[in-house]
Amino acid sequence: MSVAGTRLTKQKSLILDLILGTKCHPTADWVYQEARQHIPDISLGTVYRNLNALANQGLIREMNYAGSSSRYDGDVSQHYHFTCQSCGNVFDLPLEAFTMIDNLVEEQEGHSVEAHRLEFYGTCKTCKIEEKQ
Amino acid sequence: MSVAGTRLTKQKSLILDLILGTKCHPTADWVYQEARQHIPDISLGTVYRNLNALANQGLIREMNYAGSSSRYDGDVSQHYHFTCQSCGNVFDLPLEAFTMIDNLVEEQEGHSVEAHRLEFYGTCKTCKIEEKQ
DNA sequence: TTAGTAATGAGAATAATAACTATATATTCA
DNA sequence: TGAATATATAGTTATTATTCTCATTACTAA
Ligand SMILES: [Mn+2]
Ligand SMILES: [Mn+2]
Ligand SMILES: [Zn+2]
Ligand SMILES: [Zn+2]
Repeated sequence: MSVAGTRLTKQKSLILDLILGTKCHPTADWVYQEARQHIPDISLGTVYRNLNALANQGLIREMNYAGSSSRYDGDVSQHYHFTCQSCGNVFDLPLEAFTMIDNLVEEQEGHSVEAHRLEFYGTCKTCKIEEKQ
Repeated sequence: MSVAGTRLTKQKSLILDLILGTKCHPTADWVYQEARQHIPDISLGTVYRNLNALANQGLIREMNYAGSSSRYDGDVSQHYHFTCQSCGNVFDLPLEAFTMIDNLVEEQEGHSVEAHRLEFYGTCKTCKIEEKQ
């Protein structure tokens, strides 16, 4: 599985497997720490380079945030996320796409909407229970 | 207008006036360049310190983005934004708050939603016209 | 007027990510 | 097969927005 002009190296293949094998929406550094256990001298630059390449190929998805590290997601199907401000975990949300809000903006303002970014913040189910104790 | 333990310096007051006097959602550097024309030796650190202070006081709003500078908004009322990927301008959207989607996440997932972030990207009205020529 | 407090300007520090570079693999095809 | 060529790598340095540090200055209120 390789696009013309690109090679599927053991590093890239490992990085892809790590992303596909977790549901934790990991950061580049998480991927780096895991990858080192299989390829001890892999470099952080290689991790970033391949995460970008994989995202450009559409095999993974990058979620970036101001002030903190990007997270990567092996599930490239459309879905939204909830970030817990207490534990920091990112959870998938099984909501369908709100495409109607794009149309609303196009109709009301006349701009041409290509995408929207929607994410939720708060306290997750688990942290809510812990707070009560 | 000063909160106990804080002083309204000429720097802070100027920065607030600059933010309130524009609709362009400026960056810290834009504020810095404008401010220097009134207080030539104002420092960029002072601009950042005051922008943060004003945002904490709720007098302005900070909008941050991964990979590019934060923008500041003197309009602290609830409203969404559209960013043009062609000219880079940020436009206000007169949409009412989508509070129902917070409830949807709470009901479906059991997390406690404190806020959501929703922004739109695409090509603005003006850039669309220029593209056609 | 003076002691105490808060803010400033200048510059250094930070942190995530990208760019650079010499070396090492992979792929192509003679 | 084995050069010749193309791509990726490890290790390192650079970038960029923002924050931090600290000596100095400006308020504030007794
Ligand atoms: Mn996900
Ligand atoms: Mn606005
Ligand atoms: Zn949590
Ligand atoms: Zn535009």
